[in-house]
Amino acid sequence: MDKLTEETLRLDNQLCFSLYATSKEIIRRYKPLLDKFDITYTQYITLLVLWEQDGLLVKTLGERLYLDSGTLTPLLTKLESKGLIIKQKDTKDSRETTIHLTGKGRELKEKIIVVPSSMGACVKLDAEDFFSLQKLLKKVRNGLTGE
Amino acid sequence: MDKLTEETLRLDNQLCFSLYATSKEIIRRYKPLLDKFDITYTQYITLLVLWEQDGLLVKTLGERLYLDSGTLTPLLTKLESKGLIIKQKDTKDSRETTIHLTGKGRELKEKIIVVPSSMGACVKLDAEDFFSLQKLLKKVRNGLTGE
DNA sequence: TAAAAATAGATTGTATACAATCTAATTATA
DNA sequence: TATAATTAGATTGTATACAATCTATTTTTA
Repeated sequence: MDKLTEETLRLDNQLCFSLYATSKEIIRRYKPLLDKFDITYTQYITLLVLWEQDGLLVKTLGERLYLDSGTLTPLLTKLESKGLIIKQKDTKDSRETTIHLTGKGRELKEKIIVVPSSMGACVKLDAEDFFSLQKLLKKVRNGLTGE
Repeated sequence: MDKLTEETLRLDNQLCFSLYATSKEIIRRYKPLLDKFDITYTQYITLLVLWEQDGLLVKTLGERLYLDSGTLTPLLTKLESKGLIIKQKDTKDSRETTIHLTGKGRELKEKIIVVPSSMGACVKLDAEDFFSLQKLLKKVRNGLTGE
């Protein structure tokens, strides 16, 4: 097997693996912080979207979060059972379901501000690197082809 | 709620979410490629490690892949049932298990070279951006604190 | 060296992820 | 307008992830 092939297949040269590993390691750091609020990481990012704009459709949440109904349906059921959101069948188009924050869900926003701050301290990047990284990641997502 | 807090909690400002979303979207692009070889993404990266160095302990694989035994044990069982690897209890220290590629597992390496090539074409980054991104991701992982 | 501590990997339980399929409802079109 | 095509969300099945716990074994240390 030639050198180039060997090099191409090296784990450390796989961009995807770097992303995958880094993402998982950061999410692991979130866990103890989020545990205090009794929510998981995926539940947290779902709430982030709703705190920006309440009353979204499941479909819209899915587009924002890159998640499908197979993931969102049980997750939203859990958030509802925690009393943080309410699912409401739309009256105009009864296929649609609108997600609304409850009072408790809105209150959580005020308390949870410590989470992104603590995580910022955990990820040791200066502002310049932070923005370069964000920009490169967006470039990757926008450039993705296939499907 | 003040402007800064709103801004801090915006999903698009969360580095972790960028990583999480980008990683998932790329892995999704891998699926149809890997389907042809009847392996999943996690099985693929496990094999990448073994193709670099055969005969590793489960523990070492876990360190390389950032995965624990709860994930690796069933995954390795699956790779074994596909006939790609063999699990071997170490004779010196019987707590340890060594993972060996089979002939079939080694042969797969020759065929699978099309996968990283296709993925490279899918991710539209020039060499400079590619290396900057890799460098920044490594910086993040090395800088992570907590635990 | 006997008991305590540590270690490797397996097991259990909970929570994603996502493709594929299903159901009910809405739109498009012949 | 009746039927086909599309759509939103739920369901099903498979495969991760990972914390917590368990078991068997090895190492430390009192």
